[in-house]
Amino acid sequence: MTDLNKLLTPLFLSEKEIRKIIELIFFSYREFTLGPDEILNKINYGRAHHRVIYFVGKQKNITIKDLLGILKITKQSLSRVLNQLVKEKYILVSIGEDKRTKKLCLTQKGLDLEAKLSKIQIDKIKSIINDAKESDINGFKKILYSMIDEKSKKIFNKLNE
Amino acid sequence: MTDLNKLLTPLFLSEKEIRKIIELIFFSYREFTLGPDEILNKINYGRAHHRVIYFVGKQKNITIKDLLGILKITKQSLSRVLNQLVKEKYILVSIGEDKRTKKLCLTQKGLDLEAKLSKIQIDKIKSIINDAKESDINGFKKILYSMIDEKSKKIFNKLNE
DNA sequence: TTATTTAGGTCAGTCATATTGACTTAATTA
DNA sequence: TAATTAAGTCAATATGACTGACCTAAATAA
Repeated sequence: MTDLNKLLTPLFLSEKEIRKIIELIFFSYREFTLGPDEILNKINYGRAHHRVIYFVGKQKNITIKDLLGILKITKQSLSRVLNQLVKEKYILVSIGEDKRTKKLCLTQKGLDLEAKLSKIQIDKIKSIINDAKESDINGFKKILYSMIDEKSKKIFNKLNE
Repeated sequence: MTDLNKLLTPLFLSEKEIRKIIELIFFSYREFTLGPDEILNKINYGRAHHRVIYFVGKQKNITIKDLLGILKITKQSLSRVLNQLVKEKYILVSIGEDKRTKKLCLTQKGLDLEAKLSKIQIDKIKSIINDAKESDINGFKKILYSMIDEKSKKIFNKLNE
């Protein structure tokens, strides 16, 4: 980058400032996932289990296919995690109207774990929101939304219709 | 939560809205790491290599100890990744003034890879910033900063003195 | 000067997440 | 009836991370 360009670049667009954002994303994501990870660890589960429980809780009677579409992992990867959750009765499986499909939903045990895990993250965000200006929260949400790809935007919008 | 509480809770503090934020964080982080991950995959490296290269690039002559403090992983975990990077000449190791310590720095090869990986993320953020209001960016940065723990805040501040 | 702490390294074993590839079954749809 | 779709399974592999035990060498404190 030439000196001229540097002069013409507003501070918030400089590479130095952008690298700060990269670091903040790294540190904040790690911190954000720490709480649930610790609880999951105690019951020999991992973050993948949280994701499955979260989205099954979010969209009751979701099919395997749709869940795979949200998580963007292979069915072999999902299989291991999901089978454990079904075996240990966090998730209940039933046959869909289209008999090729399966419908997943959380049992009471699953709902309890989901609530316990999500509570940590919800509380964290709540406390941040309490100390922040509403305009900052709105900026935060807008930027997050603009960071995601079109397909995920569609999935996100559908989940929150 | 009672109906009364619901009435008293501003929309942006409702659990429903907070869960949207949780989902946005999940989707955006995945999208954010996707580009570098693809490049790393081609040379049989992973995200851990990116982190090491990023922070060694950020703080020239960083010691193993300080790097471990930033990454918050065990030395056994770092060892595998770092040894690969040293063996394949992305990182150069030298002895510190305190002869127990080692100083790490990127070689030209390392600088090139760092630039290539970070460029994807920098460009992504740049394009978002270009389309967004400065106040939204500032809100985004403020909230990210408030999400991280005290220790990471200190590390972040030190990295950007 | 000796004892302790610190920085770094290493060996071994384990677990969780995720992948590719190949193949199967059953149900739906063209 | 043929093709597609949803789901499942077996096997092999890679990556990222952990615990625990143990070691060396240098710096520092008692």
